[in-house]
Amino acid sequence: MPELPEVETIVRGLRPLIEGRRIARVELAWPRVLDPRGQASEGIAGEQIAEVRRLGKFVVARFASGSHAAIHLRMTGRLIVDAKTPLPHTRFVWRFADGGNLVFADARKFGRLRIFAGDPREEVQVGIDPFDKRLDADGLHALLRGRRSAIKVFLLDQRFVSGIGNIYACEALWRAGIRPSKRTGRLNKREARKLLAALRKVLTKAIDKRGSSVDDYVDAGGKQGGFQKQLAVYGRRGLPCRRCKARIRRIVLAQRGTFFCPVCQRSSGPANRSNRTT
DNA sequence: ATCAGCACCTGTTGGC
DNA sequence: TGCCAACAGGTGCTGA
Repeated sequence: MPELPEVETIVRGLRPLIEGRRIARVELAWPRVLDPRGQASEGIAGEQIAEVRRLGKFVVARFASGSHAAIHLRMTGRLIVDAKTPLPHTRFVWRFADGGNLVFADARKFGRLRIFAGDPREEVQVGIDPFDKRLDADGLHALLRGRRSAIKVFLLDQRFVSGIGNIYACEALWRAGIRPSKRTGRLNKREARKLLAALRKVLTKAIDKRGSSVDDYVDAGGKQGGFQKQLAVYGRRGLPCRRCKARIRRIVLAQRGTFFCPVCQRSSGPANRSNRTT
């Protein structure tokens, strides 16, 4: 499932392939892919792609006219450039004036295309990027303060810090030695600093490996990522912790599988320490 | 305001 | 071996 490192890898792959190209028309193979909060897809026919960038987990294309398209891949979305044959699960296609194409294929139909004229930051409403230099330990600590949800749930909420999903939330908390169930507001300044450093470290390493291919993630060139081999806790229930050999446990927080080491991540959560390891 | 819980989806997995 | 219910999960929405 694409999170920040996967989307970053996709964007880096897309830039040299589609920047500068002109869209002749848009085909909606599955019309509900178009986010109804945005504009009609016909509006970008004739547009030239000026720039592609990442905003949280969104792939954002800016057109020469100044309007934008934001694509969210959700769980299984893929963007493939210049597909030679029709791809299974195709939801929309941008036909370029030069005869090429950009195909969005998405088995589970969760991904969306949104077209809009305004400022992308205001349109997609994502919080600060983990790599934004304006975010420091004090700033993160201020965001944490007063919140009662589990820290893992906070990390998944895109309105605060953007781009982190289930895999990297688990991995960063393991690196920081913080239990996923710990109440957000209970993290002290030192833990906030460790968490921010852990987030940046794990996201950087994952980008270096071109992301994690856990489900069916592939980059713009159709290649898999390599970071899944280095995951410390995600998907490793019952396997030995890479640091202390204790068995990795799995709990459910906010309906999502959550993996942690009961020894390395001791910092107490809300009094109940007896979460089931299903 | 904040948060928990469900709906959206379908390919894959696990249990019988 | 084969069938089918349960599961996976990011986000938007609803209701408490």
